[in-house]
Order: sequence, then structure tokens, then C-alpha cells
Amino acid sequence: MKLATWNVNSVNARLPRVLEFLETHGPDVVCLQETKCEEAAFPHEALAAAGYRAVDHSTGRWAGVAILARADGAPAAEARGLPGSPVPEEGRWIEATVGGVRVASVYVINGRALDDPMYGAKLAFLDAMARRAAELAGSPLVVCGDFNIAPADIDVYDPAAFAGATHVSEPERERLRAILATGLVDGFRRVAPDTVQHTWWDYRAGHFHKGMGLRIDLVLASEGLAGRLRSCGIDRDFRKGPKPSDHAPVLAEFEPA
DNA sequence: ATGACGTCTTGTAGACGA
Repeated sequence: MKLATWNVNSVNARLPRVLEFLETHGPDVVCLQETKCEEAAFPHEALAAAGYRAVDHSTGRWAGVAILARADGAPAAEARGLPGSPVPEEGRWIEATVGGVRVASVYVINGRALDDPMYGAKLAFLDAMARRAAELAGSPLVVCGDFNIAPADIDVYDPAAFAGATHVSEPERERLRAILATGLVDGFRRVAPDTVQHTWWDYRAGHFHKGMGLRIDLVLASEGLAGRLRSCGIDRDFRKGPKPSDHAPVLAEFEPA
């Protein structure tokens, strides 16, 4: 099974690149984040023409998540919304079963700043994720998406520049570890323990071309699945070219059971 | 560098992103 996760920063603004991505990689499952559209505006028809079915949790101009799968393995939506989320009105969590695997696409709250109320909401959201992951533990599970956390300093282009900022704070990292402790593995780190590579770069000031990014988009896989990881990588090419998202997609390929 | 860019909105400037 080939799985991908990608924060597209508007699925409609990014539609040509999304279709290019499906054509290039032919993934079996794709988790999208920041679809930024109303439910009625989700581009089901264009995706169907490309051979994919989608389930989405679309909530208008902010956030929004979706899971795509090939039409012959159409995703069955299992849950829209994360139980215990501090912002239930925002589309930040969706689950589907694809090929016997429970897949969750998540867009974690940004947090804005350590002294902003949204930072507390981010920590509460991560706590709710850990509880949900614990509930789902024991069966094949992949939780992937934009975690808005760089797991370690190796995942930050300049840790000093992020001192006192969100995405790297100890309470966030601690909560990510609690999510992992339910039995999940950071796929990219499992495959590439020492590799410095990023998934997000600020649009401004040529950060992408200067290599100034963060690794905040993760594929977490349950132990059994992680043991079958054939590869897990970041496709920087989709951060290049016309109208790119500010995130690059992460791809993971699992050997058949 | 307090910015830079890109997305959205019953919009045309402000909010938000990370």
C-alpha cells in the first residue's frame, strides 16, 4: 500500500497540483489537510475522473481534512471530528478504513504563540489525539497529517530561531511522544534516522530555496505496519513549480501483509 | 527586519498560517 499525506493549503487552489501528484505517484491512499472549502465545493468530480473517491470533513474557509482512495478501494468514512477536540466546529480530523487499515488525516491546531489561548487549545487537541489513538490501538492504524510540531531539533532548520516559539516547545513534543507511546512509529524517522529533511517552508523570503524549513508533516504507523515500511520520503518537487502549497507531500510504502 | 507570500471572504483589508 502506498500512502501519502499532504497539506495542500486549499484543495481547489491546488487542484492541478493534486491531480499531477495522483498521476505521478499513483498512491492508494492520500490524506489531505487545509482543504479550505465548503462541503459542496469539495472537488469530488475532478478526483473521480482521476480514479479516486474521497471522504472529507470540510468546514469552510479554515482547516478541512480529507482521505482519498482509489475508486476500487473506496474509503469508508468512520469518523468526522476528534472526540474531545477543543474546536469541534473545525475540520481537523477524519478517519476512514482503506484496505483493512484505519487511516486518520489530521490537521493539528497551529497554536499561534505560547501565550495565545490557541496554544492551550493545541495541547488539548493533542491530548484528545492520544486518547483516540489509544482507543484505536491493537489494529493496523496510520495517523498522518500536519502535526504542527517538529518532533526534534533535527527537524528544524535553525533551532535558535525557534526559541520560545510554537512547534518546538517541550509541552508539544511531550504530547507527541504520548501519542507515539500508544504504539505508533514516526515512519520517516524509522526509515531515515539521521536525515535532515523538511516538509514545510514559509512562502516568504525564499525560505524554500534557502533550505529554511521544518519537518512537521508526519506519517505515524502502528508497530506492525511500521515493520513493513518499504520506504518513507518527502517529495520536494511538489514545493516547486507553479502555485505550490507551502508544504511538500510525505509518501510511505508498506509491504503487503 | 516588526517584512517578505498566499489563501480566504456577500471581500477589495484583515485574518490566518507556522
